[in-house]
Amino acid sequence: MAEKKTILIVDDHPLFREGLKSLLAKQSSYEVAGEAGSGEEGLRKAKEIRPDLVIMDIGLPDVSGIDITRRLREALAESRVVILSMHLKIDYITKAFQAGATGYITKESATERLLECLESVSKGEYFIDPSLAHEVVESLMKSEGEEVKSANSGYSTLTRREKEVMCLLAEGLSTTEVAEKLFISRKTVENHRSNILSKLDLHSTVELVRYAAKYGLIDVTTWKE
Amino acid sequence: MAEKKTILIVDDHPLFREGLKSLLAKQSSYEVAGEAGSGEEGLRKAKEIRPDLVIMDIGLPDVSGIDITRRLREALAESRVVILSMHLKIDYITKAFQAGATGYITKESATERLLECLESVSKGEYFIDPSLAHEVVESLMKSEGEEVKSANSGYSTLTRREKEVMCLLAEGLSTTEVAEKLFISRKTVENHRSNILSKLDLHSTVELVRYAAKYGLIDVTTWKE
DNA sequence: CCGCCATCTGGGAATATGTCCCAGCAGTCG
DNA sequence: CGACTGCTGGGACATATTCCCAGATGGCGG
Repeated sequence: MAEKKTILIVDDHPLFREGLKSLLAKQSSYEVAGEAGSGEEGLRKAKEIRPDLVIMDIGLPDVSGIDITRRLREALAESRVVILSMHLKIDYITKAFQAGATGYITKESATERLLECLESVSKGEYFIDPSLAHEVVESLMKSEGEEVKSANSGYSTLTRREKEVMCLLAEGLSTTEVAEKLFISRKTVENHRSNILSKLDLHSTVELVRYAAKYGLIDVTTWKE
Repeated sequence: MAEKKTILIVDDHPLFREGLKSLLAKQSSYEVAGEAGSGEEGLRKAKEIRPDLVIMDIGLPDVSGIDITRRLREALAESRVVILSMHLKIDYITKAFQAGATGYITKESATERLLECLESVSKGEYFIDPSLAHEVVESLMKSEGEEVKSANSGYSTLTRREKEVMCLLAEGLSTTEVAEKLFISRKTVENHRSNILSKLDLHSTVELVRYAAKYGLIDVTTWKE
């Protein structure tokens, strides 16, 4: 990698740009090829110098860095964008990636984190600041399970064996198949099943499956066959 | 931080456990307090030694590390679980966190990554391996971007009546209840049901529900009662 | 130690559901 | 008109489910 990666910095705080420049100057593999204090200016300069990487603030004075990112990616597919933000909200993170960003880190991050991010993004890999893990995890969990509070749910009142039976039933196994798998009688499985339905106030195996799906015991999206 | 954090390692490969142990032995702030080669054994030892951290393999011989994580978290809320997995699939990641994991890293990760993860998790922060960023980002984008569905699925080959019956069945109604609701014979509903199963290559009402959930015919997350 | 209780295990009998095959009827299309 | 599809039902048989019952185990408090 003899060639230095060219970088465009888009941020409305001159001091911050200066800091970033001096910081990146110490790195042999990057070169700050330009800077801009607003979104429109950033877009113009990007088209002009066609940088490898764009470090984009999200809170620009004129337009959102997310919009600029979108327009920039449409115009220059080869320039990758790293969003540098103070916002921890998952909405911003999601929108940034939807707009075409390849990296997202916070301004609170250490220098190593930024360099790590730039490196990943240079290779075309997505990068999310680990300090955002909390928000990301919450969003991930919400996107599928819509909360897994086994505390209140009657699921926790099930015995170990009952949970076992319930999972297998929810997987689509019949009572007979569950019996064979657990080396017990079909009747026993049916009794467990009845107890489960009773404890969870359900009234059919179908409702059991829905319950299981709701509480994330099974993953309907990966189900195949 | 005078006290060392105690760690329990759950993985079915003895060699891997050894490697991890010697690796962690070099760290002053962690102490491997126990290890287990299976899920049930892991659960037992966890209850016994009550570790601060549990490093959990996801591919255990007896049961899924995710199930063990769920049960472990129910029993010992103060033990935090780090999932160590070869699986990059977002489903595993999501399910792991839903089950109560606090960290998720891959076996390909560097040592520093593991230590970084343990540190974060010790503080109660979520940690996701940055190498999983690609999967996470895709999931984030999908979660809001509103999926494009069906189209290819055999669902479109169903007749109007069959779709109607299928939805009601997926809602949890029995064949008899569907019959009453549609003012037709139970036998007719059963015939529709058979045709549906046949057309979609399913083999039970449970599979039908999962199919319906997968293709968004029903919304398991909003299901009530 | 003993009894109580929850859990896991199974059975029997009556009922409900599901499977497989069949068939009539209405509408549609060539 | 024939052929086809969709909706409707029945009969015979197999399977599943329900409701009650009961023995075996293991833990826990008196």
